[in-house]
Amino acid sequence: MRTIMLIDMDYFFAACEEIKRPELKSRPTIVGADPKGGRGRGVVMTCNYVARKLGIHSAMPISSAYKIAPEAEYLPMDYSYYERKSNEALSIIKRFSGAAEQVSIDEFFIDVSLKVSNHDEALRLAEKVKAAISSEAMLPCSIGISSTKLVAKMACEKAKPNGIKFVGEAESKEFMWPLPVGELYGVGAKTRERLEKMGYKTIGDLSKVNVMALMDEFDSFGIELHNLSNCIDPREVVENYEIKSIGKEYTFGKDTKDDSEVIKSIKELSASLGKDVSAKKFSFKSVTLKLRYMDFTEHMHSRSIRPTGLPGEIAKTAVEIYLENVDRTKKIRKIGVRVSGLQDYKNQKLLFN
DNA sequence: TCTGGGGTCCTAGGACCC
DNA sequence: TCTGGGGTCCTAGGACCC
Repeated sequence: MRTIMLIDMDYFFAACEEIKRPELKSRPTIVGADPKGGRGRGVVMTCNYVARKLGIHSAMPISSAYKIAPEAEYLPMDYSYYERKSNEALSIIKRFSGAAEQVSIDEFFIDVSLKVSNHDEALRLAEKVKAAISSEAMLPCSIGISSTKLVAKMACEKAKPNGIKFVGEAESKEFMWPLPVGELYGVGAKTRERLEKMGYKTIGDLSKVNVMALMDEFDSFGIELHNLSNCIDPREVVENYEIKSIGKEYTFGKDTKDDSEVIKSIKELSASLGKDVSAKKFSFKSVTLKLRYMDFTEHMHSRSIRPTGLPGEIAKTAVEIYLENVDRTKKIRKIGVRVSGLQDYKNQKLLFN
């Protein structure tokens, strides 16, 4: 039988900050945008459980958090530190599994089918992994264990914080079916709304719907919904994941129509992106500019170019795209620059000519 | 009331090629 | 009156996840 674990770091960014300053553990600590005395525009990235007890949570506007807890510790993101801690956790995890699939900065799948053969062994292994991450990386985590990625993931949600949950293959449906459809991994706000309108409230309701009916409404995604709600998920844990694109985004302190201000920001984003791209030794063949206007409509414009590793090409292309596409009737709230079509250029010097 | 910054994957139409 | 078919790339948009 397959045994898959999902290891998910608890309140990761805030937990990282607590390593730097242990006294934060007893205080509400919020990582995210600068609240600027309640007028900040960003959101809460994550916060520790002291802050959560006050009602603060991820994705909440930072201004709302500030209203609840002006006295809380507000910290900016220290992304490179979080990356280092993430790598530390990953290497610890690999000692136990050989291979690991990194899903995001704070989540890792491992397939331990060959290491454990029953429930007790799986739990013991999970406890060892958890203890090692806690004592060596100083980070709390939760672990979900099951026979599929989907159920391991959902079990982990229920294990949080700082817990381990095992859901065997035989108990998967029993575990999943009472949960609201919105909790099914892959079902977001839009899909949940449509499903609820159709009268399906729980994952169990969804599992019993005829596939053809789901396909009528959702096309091929209907098959996916049918399979997932029935705990059918053959996806394997895969180790080598290739990065597909890298981007940077920036929200203006105040919406703007001023070309020179926007172009200046595009150049800054491009320069910072260029550094990342060079550091990772990537060439790219496509540049995408994203514009979010004051009314929250979002438009993306991309351009393919001759593959290059030259960081300067990013700003040049992005500014061209901007000038050709910007809608000058609306103020701009946010801009983003992204490069894709990435290729490792370590052995491709010609791209620089 | 206010709504970030990283990403991924999917779809769909049109261009283009054979 | 008739207007192939298949494959790939490009571009834009949308949904989703953390």
